[in-house]
Amino acid sequence: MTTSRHTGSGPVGVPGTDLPRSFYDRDARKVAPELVGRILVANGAAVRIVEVEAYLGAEDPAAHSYRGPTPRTATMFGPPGHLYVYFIYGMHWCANLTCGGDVPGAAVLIRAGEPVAGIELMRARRPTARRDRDLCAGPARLTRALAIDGSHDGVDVVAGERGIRVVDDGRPPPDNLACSVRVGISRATDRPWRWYLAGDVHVSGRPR
DNA sequence: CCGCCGATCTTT
DNA sequence: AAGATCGGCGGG
Repeated sequence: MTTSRHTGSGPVGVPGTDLPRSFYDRDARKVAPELVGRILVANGAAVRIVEVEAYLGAEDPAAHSYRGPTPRTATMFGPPGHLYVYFIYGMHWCANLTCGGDVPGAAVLIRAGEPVAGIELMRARRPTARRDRDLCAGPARLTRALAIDGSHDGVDVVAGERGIRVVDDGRPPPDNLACSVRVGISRATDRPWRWYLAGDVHVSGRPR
């Protein structure tokens, strides 16, 4: 068998092509479902994205960017294809990919992934995860497993800055892509802007 | 398996 | 005062 176990912190080789700037330079509601199935590579590990949510700037009361640019949300108002990383609940980091489209301040939150490389490294970074399927099942779990934090806010993933990339490995579109309302918000709770792989054990929370 | 609650700190 | 969360604990 040809499984390569990556235990170091160097670049993880994931065969495929980096998503181009034009991919991100669209409405986040278009980008989000197409990010599901793509691979996020960072800090010696890689995950296949299985769950995302779109946030729509000034048209979305649930978005951090709803009330216009602030120091925290500056990246959301910058060019598409960059990481917006924010700190929440006093201890967690969450990562988004900035998008284009007609509404400024749009981005896609990466909520969960299936570990595909650097699993030993991720286990070491997430010692409380009982099973491999829990390693990246949640937005803050995923950033912890991939060692993404505030220092990565603003990095250009199209350019592969700091070794962070999003790769299309040629896997055909999933036949179990599902859509629901977003998780963990208290405003604009009725907008169906969460996409995930139905039945996939790597998705966060309980099936919905 | 499910629900509750505390942690911990930035932003509003 | 609440927040785009997580994990430990208690109960069924």
